[in-house]
Amino acid sequence: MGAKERKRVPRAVREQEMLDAAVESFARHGYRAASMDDIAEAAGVSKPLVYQYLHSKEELFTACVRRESATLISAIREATGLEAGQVMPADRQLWNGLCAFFAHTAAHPHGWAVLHQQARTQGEPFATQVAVLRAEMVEVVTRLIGSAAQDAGCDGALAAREVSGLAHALVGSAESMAEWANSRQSDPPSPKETAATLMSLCWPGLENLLNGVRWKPTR
Amino acid sequence: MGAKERKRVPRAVREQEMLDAAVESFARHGYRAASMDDIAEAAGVSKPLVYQYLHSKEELFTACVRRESATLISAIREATGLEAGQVMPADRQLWNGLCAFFAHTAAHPHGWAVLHQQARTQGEPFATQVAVLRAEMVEVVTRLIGSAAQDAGCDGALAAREVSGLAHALVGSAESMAEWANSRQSDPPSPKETAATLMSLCWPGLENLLNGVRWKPTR
Amino acid sequence: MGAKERKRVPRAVREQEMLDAAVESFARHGYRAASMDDIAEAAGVSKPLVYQYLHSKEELFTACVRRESATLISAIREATGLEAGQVMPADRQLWNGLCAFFAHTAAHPHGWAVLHQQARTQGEPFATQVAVLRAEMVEVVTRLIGSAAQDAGCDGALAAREVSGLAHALVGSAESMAEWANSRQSDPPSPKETAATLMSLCWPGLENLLNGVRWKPTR
Amino acid sequence: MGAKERKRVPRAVREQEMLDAAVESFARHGYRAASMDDIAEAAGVSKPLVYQYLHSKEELFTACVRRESATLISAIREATGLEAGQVMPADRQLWNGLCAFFAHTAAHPHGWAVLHQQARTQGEPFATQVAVLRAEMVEVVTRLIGSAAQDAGCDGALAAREVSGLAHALVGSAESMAEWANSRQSDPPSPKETAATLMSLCWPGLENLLNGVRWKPTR
DNA sequence: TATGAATGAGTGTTCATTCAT
DNA sequence: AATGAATGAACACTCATTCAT
Repeated sequence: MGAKERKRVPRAVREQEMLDAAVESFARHGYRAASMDDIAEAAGVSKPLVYQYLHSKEELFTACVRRESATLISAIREATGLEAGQVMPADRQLWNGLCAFFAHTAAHPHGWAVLHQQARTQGEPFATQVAVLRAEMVEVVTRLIGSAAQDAGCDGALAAREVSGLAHALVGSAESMAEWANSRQSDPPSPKETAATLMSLCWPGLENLLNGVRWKPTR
Repeated sequence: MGAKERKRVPRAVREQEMLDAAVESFARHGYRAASMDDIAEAAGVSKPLVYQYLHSKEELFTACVRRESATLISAIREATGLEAGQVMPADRQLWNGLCAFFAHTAAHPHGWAVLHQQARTQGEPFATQVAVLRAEMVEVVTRLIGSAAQDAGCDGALAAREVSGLAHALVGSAESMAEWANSRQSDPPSPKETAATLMSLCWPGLENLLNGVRWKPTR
Repeated sequence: MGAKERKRVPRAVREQEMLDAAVESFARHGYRAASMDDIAEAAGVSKPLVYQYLHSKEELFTACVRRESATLISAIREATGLEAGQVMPADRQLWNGLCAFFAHTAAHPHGWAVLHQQARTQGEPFATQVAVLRAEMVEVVTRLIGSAAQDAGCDGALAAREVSGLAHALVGSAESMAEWANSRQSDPPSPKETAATLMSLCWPGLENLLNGVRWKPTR
Repeated sequence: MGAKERKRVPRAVREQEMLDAAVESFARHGYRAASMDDIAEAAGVSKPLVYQYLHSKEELFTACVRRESATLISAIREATGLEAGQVMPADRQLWNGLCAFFAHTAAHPHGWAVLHQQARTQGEPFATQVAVLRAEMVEVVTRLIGSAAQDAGCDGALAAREVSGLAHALVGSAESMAEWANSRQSDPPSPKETAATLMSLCWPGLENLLNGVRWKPTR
């Protein structure tokens, strides 16, 4: 009687439902403020069941981070052709990566909020997890800079530390734009527009640097 | 015996000591995880005294954010010459602002962490406070782009929305580099190095855009 | 080992046990001085369970007041025949009501103390709740005076405000006697004795008033 | 400079000011909820000064109760001629006492609230203090009934316990009417009206009882 | 006479987590 | 597979009270 009781559902499915509810709750209220009660209720199950499957709040959050990280990074990898070993000019590669990134963060705002706003700021052990994601994104960019350097025939013009700094700058600007784009309720820019603006801003400087041209304070 | 008992100290001084302790605690553990007990102990006073002066956890955090925001933004304003109404070429202005920014965030890492990692992610009413700070930084950049456009004799080449996007990208990349610089325990880049890398990355693209030159996906 | 651990018990039962403990604690120590810790311990459960079921100290107290009010007023209503619509001479009705009242307050001294000593004096919102109870008792008395007036064929001899005053005087004297009776540890008067004394004191004056006879200061 | 600082004031005066503030605060918020901070502020002095003069919250409250009790009971004593040893018919004496009582409680509502609503309900040691006041009022009434009995030439018609019950009923009805009168914001009855209503209600029954006439349940 | 500075002890409330079914 | 019943530990906040001046 009543449509209240959900049917018995296989574990794998229930787990995903729980993760969906948790991601939304963590995004909305933050890691600490989100309560297991709320998450369980949002998932339409009882709290003990959440514990049976995900064991603890920490593990639950970890699972969220892992899932969201994986889908994001694989979207980027696929777009940049790293998965398939395709060959592409570096700017094309960066452009594709950025488009994929902005498209994904726009499509999954809660997941992105969990990664960017929550996990990074909750101290260990979560910061490390996101650091891994970030490292992968930075690595993509780093590799990209490397192959661009080869194309330009000017390997070694940049110190490793400077490359690291550049990669963080690029990733940071992308993150910032993603948040900006998501927060514009009305008239939000399309992923491609956003990517184009960022390419226009950064690609010339990047090419310059690869050719040894750098900005200097005038006198 | 022992240095346990602090002398009676005027209120204004004690308040600053409390804010120091609170900023560090919030930076280390996050807003929710930092406990008033810990903060009071770190400040060397009893909890009721903290409440007598700062009234609540929320107001305490707000006071931290306000203080750290104020010192940061005034450092930037001073460096960019906005306070004194000086005239400077746009790139020089940007360069000075970035140097001040990286110097300040390096000198006050906890304060920066509170602003960038904590306040932004704790929802209302704190997000709004940091949004104000960010808006001021974005405004500085926006104004700067405007004056650069005038210098280049090409006003109006950029839509307002694109300028907004660019400003967010620039601010985001700076924030990201500040965090990266702070997190490099060994061999940390100097504020000037960091600023130089970022200028090299972004200035060429900015100049291009002001001249109507933008990156386009090849074919 | 030991009878410490109580069995798992259905919610409805536990709630009543909690209310029992709370009523006693509130009666003994007063609303403010009674602590949730004590109440939980007296109920043989942990504090969180009390909160799970009753939500807050205020709601817990409210629930106590509601329960005690309900049992008292229904005892009176039943005795005066208001429930069943019986017809009775007014003095008989008053007599029955008083007997029920004194019997109930003697049987539930803690409940009575919560209503009479605590709820009334703790300001809003509790005062209102007891005001409702009192209003019901006053209304019973008022109706009773009205029907007595009809019996005496002298409707309208008393102003509404004076009836209100009389009702409060009657209710107040009953309340006072209930407390007096409860506080006599040794040789306590039976409910019927108490009721008889009060009837002897008040009924003649009431009859006089209905016939327009009132006391006047001599000369 | 500024009219902020109150002049140095003799101790006796300051103490009365403190008691005034305390009585009002206790009446408004209740014993527990009234805070020493509020009371000190309302009295226009610092908290340590309150402690210097009144020693503790408990002693402060005790002093309030004592002062309010004393003024009330002496008003009654004076009115009933007990102080001066005057001779008066019993009904006249009761009438005078009631008038004095209702006049006093109407003139000092906060003091009456402290006695009737707060002190009685805060458990020991305050309940005892008010019990003393009540005992004095009951004693006045008891003596009055005794002298009325002599007048009527029918000593010993009433058992001591019944007299005690009657006295509590009378006192209770007076208390209840005082509260009722004080709580009627608009169109409040004058003390004399209130007293007249109560006399009309109770005196006939009292006379009857002294003559051995009592109410009996019919059949 | 009078006070700003400071605290120990306690209160109501919440939450992640487990047990028995 | 799933849950109602139950708790230990912590947290924000308040208050009566004292000390140093």
